[in-house]
Amino acid sequence: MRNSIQRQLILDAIKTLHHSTAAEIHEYIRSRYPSISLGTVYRNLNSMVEEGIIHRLSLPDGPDRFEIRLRRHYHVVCSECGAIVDLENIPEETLQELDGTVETSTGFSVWAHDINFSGSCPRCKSGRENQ
Amino acid sequence: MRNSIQRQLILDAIKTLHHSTAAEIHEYIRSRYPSISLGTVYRNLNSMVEEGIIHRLSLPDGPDRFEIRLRRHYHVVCSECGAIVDLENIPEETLQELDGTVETSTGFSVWAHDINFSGSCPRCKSGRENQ
DNA sequence: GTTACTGCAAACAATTTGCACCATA
DNA sequence: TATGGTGCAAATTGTTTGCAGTAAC
Repeated sequence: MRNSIQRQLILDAIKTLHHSTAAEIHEYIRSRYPSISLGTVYRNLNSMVEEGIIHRLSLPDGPDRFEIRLRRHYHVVCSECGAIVDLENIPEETLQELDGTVETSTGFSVWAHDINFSGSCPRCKSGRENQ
Repeated sequence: MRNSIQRQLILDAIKTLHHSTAAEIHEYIRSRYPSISLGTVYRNLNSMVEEGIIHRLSLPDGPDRFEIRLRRHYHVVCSECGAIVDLENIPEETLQELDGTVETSTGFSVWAHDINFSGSCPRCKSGRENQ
């Protein structure tokens, strides 16, 4: 695994642009390094996901999004403006309750789960009130 | 909204083939009604989702899957064999705890959430033991 | 008889891949 | 200098759409 210029630029872009798509990352880097190709962006994203450096965010609509993998967290998406907010403070016991229920009721061993919330962000809600 | 033959066949197929993709539904119907087109399957699936009759299951990999909308439930996917199992018995209080945490910590109004578990199903686990 | 729905094919969007060349270790 | 990474373009996959014809109401 080599540390190419492209790989560094991609990692930088992910840190700067939160929850960004491959196309957004590509476009962002192209302003400073025009020769980078979209295929290279995808290849690097896939290997970084496999290495566990970044996290792939698959939301029901639209392309996958990528973010630096810090500690485990979840996301709320505003269904009006598309804003994505990180959730870091869901109680550990609630999460274990979820996995536990699944394991005892199905016999599965649960390795992971993914939770996505959707709703209206404060800004969109107050925007509606002022009309 | 008209009740075409195609629409009825698609609804039948969804009931028979659990968690099926548009392509699977199309293939299934084609054996009895060869002229049905994939475009028609997609159009009907989209309108049925909008009407709330069926539910779209967007899993991180592969095409969307569809199922009859009974009561609210979630899914576990076996990451070895791909089996999908329905989860109907997650405690209501755990689910409200989740939404509540998100609302108080972000100011969002949460309208919906989606939870997907992944792990190993009993069959795949016991298969490993016997080797 | 309207007009919503169909089949078909082309278009589109997101992502992957084959290949010749390049650059990192 | 060996070989993993790159750029490019073509291929794949999943889904949508324009249009002329068909069928449900």
